Amino acid sequence: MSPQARARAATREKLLDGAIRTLTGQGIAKTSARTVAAAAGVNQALVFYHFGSVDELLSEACRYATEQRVDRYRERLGSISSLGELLAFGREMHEEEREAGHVAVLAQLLAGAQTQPRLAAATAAGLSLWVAEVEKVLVRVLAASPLGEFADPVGLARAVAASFVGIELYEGVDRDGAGRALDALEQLGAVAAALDELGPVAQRAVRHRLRRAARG
Amino acid sequence: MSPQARARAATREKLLDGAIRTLTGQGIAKTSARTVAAAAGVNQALVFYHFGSVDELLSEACRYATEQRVDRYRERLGSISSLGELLAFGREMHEEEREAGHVAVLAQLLAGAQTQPRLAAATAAGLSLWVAEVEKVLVRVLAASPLGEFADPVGLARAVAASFVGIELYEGVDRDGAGRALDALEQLGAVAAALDELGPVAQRAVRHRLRRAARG
DNA sequence: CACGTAGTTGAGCAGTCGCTCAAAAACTTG
DNA sequence: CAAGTTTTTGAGCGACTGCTCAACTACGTG
Repeated sequence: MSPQARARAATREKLLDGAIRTLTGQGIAKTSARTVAAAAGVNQALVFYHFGSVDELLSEACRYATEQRVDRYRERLGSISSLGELLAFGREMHEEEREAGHVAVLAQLLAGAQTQPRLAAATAAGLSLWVAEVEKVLVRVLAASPLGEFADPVGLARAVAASFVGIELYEGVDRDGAGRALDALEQLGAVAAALDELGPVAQRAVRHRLRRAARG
Repeated sequence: MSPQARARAATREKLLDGAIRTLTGQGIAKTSARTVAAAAGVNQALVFYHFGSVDELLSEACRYATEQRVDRYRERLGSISSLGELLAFGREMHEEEREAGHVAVLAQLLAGAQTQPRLAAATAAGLSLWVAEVEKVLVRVLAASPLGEFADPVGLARAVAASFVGIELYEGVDRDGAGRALDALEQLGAVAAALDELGPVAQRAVRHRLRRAARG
């Protein structure tokens, strides 16, 4: 790679990192070409030279940050084998990312996307990376659970991802409340996990009751 | 009430309604003194005359809108007697409010509150009105469920409220996905409701398994 | 080394923001 | 009706926004 191409890539990366740091540190409202450029230590005009527009930069930053995170956690997601573990994983990741704030990028962009259609597509794409991973886990987990045949992994994956982002945003206005919410979900996860480990007789009873409910 | 006082109250209300309409229609990013005043049909300087600042207006609009909604749905919340009904209620309310958009106000403010500390307090207060109602329902519902002794109504209420707002925001970037998420949650609610109606023997087995899980 | 291009810069334009203010208008009170 | 108060208005200030552009530097290629 030539020095020129290397410099180009370096500048782009500086801007992407600057965008993520600004987004998580100052919020979407204070994320502008000038603030991002300042965080990146470069001139603001480079935002437009390299990315064309602020929205485009944020879109790429969204993909950049999300792909990084999903890659980082993919193995751990792969080893999850119950609903309880999934919810416990959510709590762990949330705390690991607290100071890095990489997950909060999605929350900020989701907030901003409500008004800027250009951001909406990128945010949906970023979120769908997580949804896809969660969906894989749910398909596997639900197949092994007595509750499995009555739940829709596709919809649940979206619900889990959206809820997680909602709690992330909630943390911004009530940190204690968000902590208790995560605690409660983890606890609920343990309950669900326990159901999977019922003895065969109780399992049959549960399945039977659920089928009756499903029929109306 | 004198004509002067009546006019004062009318103008304030126009501004509050204008704020809510702008918030739900244009989003927090395009909600300014000028846009709100235009929606209200009055001069922008009145925002500062009557409320002192834009943030203060939005804070009062948040309380105004949320109190209205909570009052409206309180009876229906009071008649909920299972987790399934609670989740079904969430879906119903979501659809009833779709065009009115009064619930989306909270989502927009939660998004904005990530950066403006002044808004954070008001948003947390608005959200806590919902949390309190959900908590009452959960206390009642969980007391009658075999899962009850293993779940924390306080934390769960916060998780439910925050998740609901998250799904509301998710709808802004992926309407179909949000719909499937709500469907899946409703379905899951039906499963939880069915567990409450297990026969006494299965109930004892479930409780026994949960207690063992709770001990470690 | 010389020429062309890619990368970078600071200045600047048009627009919006929150907010202020003096003056006009509407109402209350004597 | 006149004087005083409250409400409303349009203009305007300084700060910020996305974005453009001519000038400048640094590199790639003959």
